[in-house]
Amino acid sequence: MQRTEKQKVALSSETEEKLMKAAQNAFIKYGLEGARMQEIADEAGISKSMLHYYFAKKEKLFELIMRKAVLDVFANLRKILEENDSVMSKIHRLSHEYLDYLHEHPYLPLFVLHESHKDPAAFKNDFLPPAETAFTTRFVAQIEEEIKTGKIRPVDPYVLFAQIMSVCVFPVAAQPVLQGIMNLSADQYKMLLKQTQQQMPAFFERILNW
Amino acid sequence: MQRTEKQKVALSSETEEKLMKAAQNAFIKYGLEGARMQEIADEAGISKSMLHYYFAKKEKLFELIMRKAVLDVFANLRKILEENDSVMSKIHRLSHEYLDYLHEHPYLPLFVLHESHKDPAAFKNDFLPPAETAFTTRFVAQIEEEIKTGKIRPVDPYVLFAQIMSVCVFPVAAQPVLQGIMNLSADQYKMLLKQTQQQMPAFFERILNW
DNA sequence: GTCTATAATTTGATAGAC
DNA sequence: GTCTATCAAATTATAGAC
Repeated sequence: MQRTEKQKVALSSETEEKLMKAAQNAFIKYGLEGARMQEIADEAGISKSMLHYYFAKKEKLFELIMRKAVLDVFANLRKILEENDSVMSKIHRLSHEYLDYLHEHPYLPLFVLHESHKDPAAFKNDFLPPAETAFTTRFVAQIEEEIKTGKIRPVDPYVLFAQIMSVCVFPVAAQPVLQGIMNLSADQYKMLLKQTQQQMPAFFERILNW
Repeated sequence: MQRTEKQKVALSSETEEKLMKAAQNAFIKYGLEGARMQEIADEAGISKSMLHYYFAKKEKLFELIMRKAVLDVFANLRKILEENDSVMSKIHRLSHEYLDYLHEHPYLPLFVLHESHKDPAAFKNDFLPPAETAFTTRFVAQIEEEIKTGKIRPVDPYVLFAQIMSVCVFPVAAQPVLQGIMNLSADQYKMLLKQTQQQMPAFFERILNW
């Protein structure tokens, strides 16, 4: 009666990759409601019915994409913040590795943020389990520790973390608007992002160094 | 044959206000496709058909809301950046006035950003006319001027502007996610925003002062 | 101007042949 | 497994009485 749920049917890894890519593109650009199953199917080179064959519901597919997006965004961040480095070293690594990653996936952060606004509590519950986000608490603790030992100047550690995130994510996520109001070409904006990447550590050094 | 388009029919200003508020809430939270006309009508206390009586198409209503949102977000920014003040004075005023405004309308920036991602070129064309955004170019020029005269340290003016925007907007816009990953309560996050507001000028003073 | 009832359309989901 | 054709549901849009 209650058959075992077999969410994922076997499908060639090539097709799966194309499908996930197509779904990600559609959902990231248009959101859950704005994305069209037909478009996803077309872009993946399969029929619409195949989509329903593999993923019973649009919502399930969306959930999968969102989970992957959240995981990706935070896995890259976590990797750096959990290293055995000083705060300033981590900021340096963020400016290189994390920003490189974000530049390759510029739409991911906004996608996550947009969805989180619909129902923040539910979002946290579904996609931000405490175990996955504990690394931030540890990083904040590290900041407090370095302040206590006088390694860096005293600042509110939460504020510092929020500012690091802001300076990393916002220039990438807000590209269309920032580029628009600054009247820059796509190439000029790309250069601005490179500049931001280079200057970021120096900025935080000035804030944190005595 | 071609009757004059009378986009807006007379309607009591009280009803209009409730309607705009309802539409704004719905669109901001769920986006163009996610928002439901029924919900907007309900929240405004009118029937769904009245919505179509006043605004022929959902898209028209959305356009109105978006135009208002963009105007609001930039009018507040522009007001400060066009004053006859020094760069640092403007940063101080941003931290007070602009952040106060953003704290009262935390969802506006992300709404604008989300929509801009669907079709950046069209978005710029429809909602970011050069005349409305020229103030940023003037601000960038002012930064260059103050660098030339040695009033502030040399930095890339575009990068500086992007960073100012980042630090202002992102902590507000990303609240659900940042609050989630930092494991803070709503009240705790509100305090963090207040702290950010206070520390922001000092942050940029350290970057810009010799 | 405002409503209820209904049409039209869009789009997600399924049936059934191959 | 994959497709075409079709259904069902949701939602925008309109007609017509009052």
